[in-house]
Amino acid sequence: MRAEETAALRGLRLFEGIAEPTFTDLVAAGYLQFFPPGVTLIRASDPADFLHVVIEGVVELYAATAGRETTMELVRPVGAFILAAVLSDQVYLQSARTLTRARILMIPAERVRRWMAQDAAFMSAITVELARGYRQAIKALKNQKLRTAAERLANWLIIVAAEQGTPGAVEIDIEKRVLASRLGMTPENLSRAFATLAGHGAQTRGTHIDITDPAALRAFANPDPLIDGPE
Amino acid sequence: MRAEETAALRGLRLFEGIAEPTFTDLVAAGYLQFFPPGVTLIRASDPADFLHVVIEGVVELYAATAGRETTMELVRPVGAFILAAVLSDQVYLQSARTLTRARILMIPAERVRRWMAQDAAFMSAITVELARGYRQAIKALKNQKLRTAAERLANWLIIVAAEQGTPGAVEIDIEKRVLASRLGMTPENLSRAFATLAGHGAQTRGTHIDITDPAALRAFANPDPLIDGPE
DNA sequence: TCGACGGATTGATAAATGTCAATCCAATGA
DNA sequence: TCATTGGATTGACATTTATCAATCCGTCGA
Repeated sequence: MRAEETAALRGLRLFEGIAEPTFTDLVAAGYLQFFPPGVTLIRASDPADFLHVVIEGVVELYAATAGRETTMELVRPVGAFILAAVLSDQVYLQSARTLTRARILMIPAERVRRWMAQDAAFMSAITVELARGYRQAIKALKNQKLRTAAERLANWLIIVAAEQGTPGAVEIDIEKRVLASRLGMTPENLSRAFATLAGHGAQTRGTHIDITDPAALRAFANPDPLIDGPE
Repeated sequence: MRAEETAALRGLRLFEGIAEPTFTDLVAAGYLQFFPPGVTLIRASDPADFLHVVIEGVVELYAATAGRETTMELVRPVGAFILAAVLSDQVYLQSARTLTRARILMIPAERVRRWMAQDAAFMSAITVELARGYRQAIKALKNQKLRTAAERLANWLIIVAAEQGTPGAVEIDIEKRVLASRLGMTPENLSRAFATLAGHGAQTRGTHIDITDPAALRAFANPDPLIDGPE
């Protein structure tokens, strides 16, 4: 792994403040692998053998039941996923696949659990990360239960515009059908939601959205820090 | 607190295996209080000052935005709630109110954080509990995104029949409008969902449901351990 | 015993969302 | 350059869910 990537890894909340030997060993024990797009990394109901860290590319966490499927989360660098299953030595609740070419660091679950017991700072970092993930999931549930599809899209636009550092515009870098699934709707419905937002300050043209009237968009979206806040 | 209640508290996953002095001090530091029904215990966006433990009664966790409200979870004895906010010293994402007369043990957040840093077993128990809560939230999100209202009700019936130890029947001990909100629908829609299930092996009469044809109910519900499993 | 109250149910209707089918369109490779 | 391909969009329609109003019904207190 390149030095700059090791440094980026160090920046993970999960590795914040942990002892150098712990970090070094965890990384050394990990397998760093390239994957092409569309590869299934883990399958729901499999035992959690590895903690996965996305070094490069985009990974989709998804879930399915009774022939239906939905996107649960998109993980980008540098982000870890499926921590909870690894910790309690349980099966995965979600499946994961690469959306793009991706580089993934896979750390054996057993090694994570061992260091957790030995390095108090690591344990503490894990607790913080778990609490964050938990709260994120609660927010996602609120988002889904309390808002319509168009409102979810509007709030997503506001969040992503901020993340991308372009208050007046959003560039979509994933397929719209994946975005639709993440936002809990069908692709057709997403198209219509975009059309609805055209009347509320957001003009869509392909993968580019111009937020021409931020105030109108916010009025429609009703952003709520207890749902949309980054934390 | 009565001895049997202290014993019940000890049975909480959160206090499993922790040192006696830790447990004793946490309980001693806590305020044990009675509340009548309908009392708001905590409000979303307030700072998390206490870890709450339900000793007796039923507590509803709920969330609201833009004039809409939804029930997130029902907490029964002996159960702790809003652990994640307490740990990271953040605001609550959910509000809580008593549904019945209730007895609540409130442990100062600061005390929880202090013992967490000093008692490795406590920290470990917290991690396990957090992971459990996280996974529970993921399951709730899958339930909401992947199922229709009637399916959610059917699966809820199957779960609760097992919990109540009566495979052929379910007794509802909360208001139906609260149940409707928990399952992500309106009270009217819940009534109709019950009517639908009458054709799939579940006969409702007031607060009592007879599961006359378990196989038919399961066929309709499509229970999935990765959503409905107790874990 | 009788009202009164609040939640539950039912019916009618509207809004939101999903499904199916037919293009449209942009990226890709021959 | 052009044909192919897969995702995106649009229209028509079905299903699901919510809303509004009326009524039912069990509980509780006078």
